[in-house]
Amino acid sequence: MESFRASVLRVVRSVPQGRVVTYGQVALLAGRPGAARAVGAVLRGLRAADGDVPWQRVVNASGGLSTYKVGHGELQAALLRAEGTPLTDGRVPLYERQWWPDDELSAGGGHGGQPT
DNA sequence: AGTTTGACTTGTT
DNA sequence: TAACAAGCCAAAC
Repeated sequence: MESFRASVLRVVRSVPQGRVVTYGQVALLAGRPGAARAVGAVLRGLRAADGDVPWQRVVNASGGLSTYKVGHGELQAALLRAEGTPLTDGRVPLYERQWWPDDELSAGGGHGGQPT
């Protein structure tokens, strides 16, 4: 069984550019529902050895950037904007930017289709 | 090996 | 609508 850390990194790496996911969502996809906080711990401990992990695509349930707490908020915001994910009032509109497996391409679809 | 901390979430006041 | 508190899981000390 792969470590939770590895699972989280894998999930985050699967998020396509221009889309975002929430911590709780990553935890869920990693097989540990409710471990949203732990996901943050993993991303916080990211190292160069972990390779290219698009951690900037991970936002909180409100679409806001929790990275401001560690002083990386501005960096994440810049990275997102550079990837085509504009921030509205300091946060990302999840209803049209949140990504889910199988939803690989509907970026501007605008109908929202989260699995219940 | 146990305790503490925290890039979260959700519900109540 | 905004602020406060409790719950939960993993990693770091």
